[in-house]
Amino acid sequence: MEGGGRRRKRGKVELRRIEDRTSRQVRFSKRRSGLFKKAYELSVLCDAQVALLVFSPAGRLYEFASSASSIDTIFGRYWDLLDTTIDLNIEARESRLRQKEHSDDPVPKINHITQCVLESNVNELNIAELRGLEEAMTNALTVVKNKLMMKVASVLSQSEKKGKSCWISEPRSRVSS
Amino acid sequence: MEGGGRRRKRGKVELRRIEDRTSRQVRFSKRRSGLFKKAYELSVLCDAQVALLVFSPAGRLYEFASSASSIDTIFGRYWDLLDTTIDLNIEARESRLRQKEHSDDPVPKINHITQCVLESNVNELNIAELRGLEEAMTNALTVVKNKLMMKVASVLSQSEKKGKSCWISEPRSRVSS
DNA sequence: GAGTCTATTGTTAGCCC
DNA sequence: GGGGCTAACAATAGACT
Repeated sequence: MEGGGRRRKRGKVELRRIEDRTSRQVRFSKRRSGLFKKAYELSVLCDAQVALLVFSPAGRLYEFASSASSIDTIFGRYWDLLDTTIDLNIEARESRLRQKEHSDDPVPKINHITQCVLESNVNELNIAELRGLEEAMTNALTVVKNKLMMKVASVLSQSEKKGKSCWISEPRSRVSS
Repeated sequence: MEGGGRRRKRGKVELRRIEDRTSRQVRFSKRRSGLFKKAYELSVLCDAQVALLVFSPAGRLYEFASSASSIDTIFGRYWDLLDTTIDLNIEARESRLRQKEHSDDPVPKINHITQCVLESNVNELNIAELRGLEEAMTNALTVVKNKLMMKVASVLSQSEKKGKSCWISEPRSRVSS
């Protein structure tokens, strides 16, 4: 098995942090591509929705989302799943929402509209009213998506003129704290 | 190569959706564990922060976050990175957010939400705000759809006299949409 | 579904450029 | 930092339990 190294010896990988900085960087780069490839294959072969976020030790961000989805969409689904689960345990829901609002987690602020829906009288609407609301919100969402696309396209064309790296290109990098 | 099939032939994996349902399920289970293992190894070996969300076609959620982090934490960092990057392209984001928050009714009526969106200054929102709005509305819409489903299910079960109740428990699972 | 087995394909560590 | 190479390892398809 591992008695005689022939030409290049390669011990089994120990699962612990690689100490050498350069070596760690190289491993990160190679294994990262491997991981993203696996994620892609899983999403295609098995028709799964996959979201993958990786921050390198240096703070660079690498991301993947299965086709036809975005990181935000998939996380939104995750988030909603959490809230729905909690929603059924009514006791803890209110305090948890309040706790979220008061922490400096950036997501709740953005989710203000969601919370409005959660906290409003959705529970008291009947089926016909819910259907109407669903349709209205779908239409409104379409409007927002269109505006977003136009805005992004606009910013992208501006960025190209300035020769500036745009926020959609990968990897987005920043040294965070 | 692949000239002589000896006992078990195994063609190279084609990167396309597996049609057979059972086979796809088995693949999903195996590859999912492989993917999560890879993610874990990357986080340990290279000291990277990794967040991984997978929804199976059936709607079951599988998640991974590198140790000492949570999905929410890592996504929060991602979101913050987006905002920070976009911040470079805007000037008055904070004041606009404040303005939006204050203009919102504390107890909004349901129709008020969509009306606000349609009548508000969508044209003047920047990309960060639009993305946030898009996500919030998507989440809100999901909530409404879920309520609708539950309502319908409730009505159906009442008429059929069937006693099923528990949506919760176990690997958080739910068929969404 | 999940686990075992094994032939086979796929990934990657160590070097080199 | 990225790419290419090759041998050593690891993951896994298919069949079976």
